[in-house]
Amino acid sequence: MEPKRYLITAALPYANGPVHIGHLAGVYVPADIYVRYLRMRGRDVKFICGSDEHGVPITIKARNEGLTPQQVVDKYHSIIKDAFQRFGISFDIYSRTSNKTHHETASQFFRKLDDEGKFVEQTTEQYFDPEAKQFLADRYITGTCPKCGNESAYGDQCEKCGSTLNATDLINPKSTISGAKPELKETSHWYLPLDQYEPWLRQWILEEHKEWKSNVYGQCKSWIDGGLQPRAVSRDLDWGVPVPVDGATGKVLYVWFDAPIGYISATKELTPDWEKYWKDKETKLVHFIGKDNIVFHCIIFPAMLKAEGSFILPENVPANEFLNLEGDKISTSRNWAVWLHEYLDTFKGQEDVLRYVLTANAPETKDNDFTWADFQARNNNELLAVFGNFVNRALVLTHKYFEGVVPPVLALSDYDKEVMQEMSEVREKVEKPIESYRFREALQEAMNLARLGNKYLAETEPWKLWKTEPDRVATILNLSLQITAGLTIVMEPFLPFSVVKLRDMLNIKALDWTLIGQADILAVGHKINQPELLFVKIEDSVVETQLERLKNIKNENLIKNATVAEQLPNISYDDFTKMDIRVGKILQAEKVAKTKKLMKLLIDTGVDQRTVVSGIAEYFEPADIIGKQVSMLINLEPREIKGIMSQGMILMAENADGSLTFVSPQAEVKSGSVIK
RNA sequence: GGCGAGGUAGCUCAGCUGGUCAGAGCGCGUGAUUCAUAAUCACGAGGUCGGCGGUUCAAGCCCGCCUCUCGCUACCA
Repeated sequence: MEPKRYLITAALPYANGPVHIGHLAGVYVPADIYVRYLRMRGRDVKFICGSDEHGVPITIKARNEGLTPQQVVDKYHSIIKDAFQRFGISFDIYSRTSNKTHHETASQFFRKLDDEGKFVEQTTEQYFDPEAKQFLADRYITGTCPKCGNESAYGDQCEKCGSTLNATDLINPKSTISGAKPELKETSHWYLPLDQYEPWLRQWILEEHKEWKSNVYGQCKSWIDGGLQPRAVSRDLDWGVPVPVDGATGKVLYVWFDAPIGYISATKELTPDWEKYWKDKETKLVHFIGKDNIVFHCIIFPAMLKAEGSFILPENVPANEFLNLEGDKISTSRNWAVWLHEYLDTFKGQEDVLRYVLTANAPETKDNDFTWADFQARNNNELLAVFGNFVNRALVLTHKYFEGVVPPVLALSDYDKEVMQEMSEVREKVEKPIESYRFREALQEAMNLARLGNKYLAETEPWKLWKTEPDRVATILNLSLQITAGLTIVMEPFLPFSVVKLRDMLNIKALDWTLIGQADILAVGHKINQPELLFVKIEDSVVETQLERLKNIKNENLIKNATVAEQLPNISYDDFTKMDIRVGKILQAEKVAKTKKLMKLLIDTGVDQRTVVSGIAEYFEPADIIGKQVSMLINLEPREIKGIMSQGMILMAENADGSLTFVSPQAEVKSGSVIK
């Protein structure tokens, strides 16, 4: 049951930064392998991608750099697009969501759902900037983090302590646009009632797609079982696709709603036949994504498509896990990454080395680590030693003995036949894993064809036979060249650049996939060209340079982290005296059930004994702190945490790594002593 | 804390519905070899399959508890 055509999408890169090896290993390299394979099989396939250019982070970036959002996305769109192209990611189209077709497509999509009553409208309170006269996205609000005191925390997250926040949690919220103090104001938005799609999703994914990768299936199950909530599809923002409804000025489609529609608009842009790819049940739709995108591609976007009604749904969503770099998480903001455009500049002509390493070490089932030592080893010990070396041997020998002409097969030994049998099995061994998105395994099998070649030469030793049995040498080299020709086919999805070089050496054109492993690809008498090296050795110094670079980045980050928080604005003495800070003694301590960080403490404040809940459980054991004297703010408004009324706040000093230390008197002091 | 995914030879990973499942590549050791970018080929070294219980005639593969890593989520006055 061969699908009539394929529509393959790769996650839209967010245009606020360049693409790095994590993106490549997770999404683009596997997608490209799959697509190149399908094309070689002669399938009708469209490979779709583009930049995701809307959303708040881009507007922030623009503001910070003194640019317009359009300028920001123009910049990164071209860097990304160019890098992909140079790296041989063979999109049929690399579009962008800020263009006209996309705006029209997304608007139409929204309008159809709205007209058919598929949305729910709801009014909520959000922060509004009275000076700029606009609603503020969480990212546009800064204030003091209620958890760590960092005064430049964002409304959705404090980057210092890493905690996620609500804008309304911030102390002294401030608009980053005007600096004004924001006020809460009512605003209404459209919601996609995902809860209504729950039974359908349950059936569609949990029953009908049990074959999805376990990480994908598990995540979906977790979301569905957890109960789906209506999700806002619009935001108060001036950057994005305007909500196509009268009176909705100042509102745009929420980026998660507009971005996946980008796949559709890009297809539209690519071909007038786009509906065949999106609406015909005989099309197989596959989304390649990273694990961070599972919920959008498996739950939300399908629900959107289902709501719209005329679109097909993805048949599979092969999401990869994450790639680490030298043991640490890749991070754009910390510059902890190998950037594709930089790699391409530094490692000219070595595109395939990175493609190979990222495939061989792809995070298909769990997070993996990219190290430069591994990069070097895979190049030198595998690509070069196994593949490059075999090809070189076969060609050099042919030139040495037969002036570069494919010699005839004169008689086949039993061993020759054995080898031919093995050759013929390679195709299926590569095909199967590719069709099930196991590219690491497929590459391994493809490499085995080169291994077979090396073994064949070692076993037959033609260089020893030339003087005595030239006919035998002819046969051996013929077969070796046939293996080499097979390699130009089977390696093409993985190593497209090297394959072009190899074909030139063999003086042949691109060959049909089904010829892999055949022993009569090259005609006897065919003249081949002089061999060149397919891969160059990567020296230790290259690795050291890269490691040095990373080390420097680490140092820079350390320095950044070591910066001491700036002094807060002056306050009056009166302000200070409002705080009643005392020495207290911990009488009892126990961890709060079902939390990681919370400890419930009973404190003797001198004034009374009271309960305080404090986020210190990660660093202290209850038994170790009982009897300890601590500093405590006792006149802080009580607040309920996890059902416990917390009456005060223990003062803690925080180290750069986030660990905590009590601020205790040097010597035992009477509980209730005033600290001032 | 909840949920999800992982914890298999030095490294990176395969092991489908339980019974040749204890494997591959790289690294390492020994030997062979010289056509080849000191590349190749053969052989080997053995990891109590995270830990403890349990089910079974039989368990990396099933169940329970524990532990570590990653992700999502809750919590941090």
